[in-house]
Formats: sequence, C-alpha cells, structure tokens
Amino acid sequence: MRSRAPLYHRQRRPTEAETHAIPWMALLAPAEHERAAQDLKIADADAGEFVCRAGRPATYWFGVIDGLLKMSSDSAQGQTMTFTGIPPGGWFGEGTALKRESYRYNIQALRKSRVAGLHVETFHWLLDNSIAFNRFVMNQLNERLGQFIAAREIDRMPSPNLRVARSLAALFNPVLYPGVGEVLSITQQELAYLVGLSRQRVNEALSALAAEGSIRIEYGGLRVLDLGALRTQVFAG
DNA sequence: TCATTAAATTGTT
DNA sequence: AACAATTTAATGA
Repeated sequence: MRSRAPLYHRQRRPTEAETHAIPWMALLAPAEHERAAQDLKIADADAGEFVCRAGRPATYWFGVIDGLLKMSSDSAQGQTMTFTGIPPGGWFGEGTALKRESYRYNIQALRKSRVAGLHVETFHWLLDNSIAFNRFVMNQLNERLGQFIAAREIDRMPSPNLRVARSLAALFNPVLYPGVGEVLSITQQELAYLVGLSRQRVNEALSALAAEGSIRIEYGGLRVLDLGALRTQVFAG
C-alpha cells in the first residue's frame, strides 16, 4: 500500500461523459452551465478513503459519478454509526453548504469511486441565479427527508428480509440516485455493511427477494424488477 | 484472440 | 468464520 496525496490534491477536470452524468447540469441555462462546468472537479477515491470528514469546514458540494460511498458519524464513545449508502447520481452536503458550516458526517468510499465536487461559492451562486437549480435542491432535500424517516422505520423492523428490501428500495431511489438505473453495483458484503446484518443473512434475504420476483441477483450487483414491492410489500422472514 | 491464472464475489455449512 | 463454487479480471503467448 503506497501512500497517496489527499483526495483534494488529486482533482482533475471532468470529461464530457462525467459532466453528462451530473443530473442537475442539464437543468441550467447556458451561462449558469458554463460557470458550473468551469468549477467542477473530479477525483478518484480509493476504497476506504474519506471524501470528507465531520468537523472540517465545508468547501465542496459533492456528487457520486461512479462507485459507492458511505455516510457515517462517530459517537463520543468511538462507535461508528452508518446512516446511508450513496450510489451514483447522488449529491450530498447541501445542508452544510447552505449554512456554510462544517461537515457533520464522514463520507467514505466503500469501493473505488469517482466523486465530483462543486465549490460552495459556486453552489451559492447557482442558488442566487438559477430557479431550476433551487428547485433541484429543494426536491433533493424533500426526498432525503422522506428517506431518513423511512430509515427510522427500517431500524425498528424485526424482519431482516424487510430491512434488506427497504434499504435496497432507498438505494434504488431514482430521484436521489438517478445514476443507478436498473442495476445497482453493490456486493452482498457492502450491502450487509450498510444494512447492519451479516453477509450470510443478506444473502438469504436477497435469495428470498429474488424468489419473490422483486430483484434479480447478479455478480457484483442487483437488478431491480419491482421497486414498488421493495418499498411496500410485506415478506415473511 | 485464446488459454491460463489470479482475484473477487457468491453460495453454503 | 470457514470453505467450495462461480464469475470476472489480468496476464501473456
């Protein structure tokens, strides 16, 4: 393992394909699009590497181009609590960016990931100049509120199968994570880590969901067949 | 391009 | 936690 320069020292310009993978760029008027594109940066994060740490001043609004990130928090006792995974297309940190505060969570790459960053000043400039961008951010905040409320329910569910189903439904959210599509690239080990179950138990739950017809298990990923079922249906187990 | 090998992931106990 | 089976990625002729 050779040591590398910090993530923010390894940034580069986005390619055209990467810019295209950013959901809110298409909403901008030409002048806004140009300014945003000038500021956008891309960095490749290795597995386990931190994208941002709680307590550091917020300088960027982040998005996932490719890979899988984890949002977590460290308690005073040193325990790590995982809140959610962030798959491709997801943008996060707008709360702290809005208030110009410090990051409240740790964001860590679960696997090798490509991360986009927009400077906080540009984020504010877009808020001041683009109604479409404001609508995107508002929609984003609203959708995430729904996710966190759902996450509380998930935590109280006694059935592992249900917890896996609902957690998967959250990761397949097309509003928050438009880059995911039909197939979510996630290993059963990674999902187990996010949901807080053993890999064996997740494997069993996924098999049940596959037999039920709401997903299909693929090597290194999962294909959603019935998102509604993942969200609402009640399974045994 | 194909065959072989290593690595990663999944399925099972 | 350990192990076998399966799938993909890497290597080299």
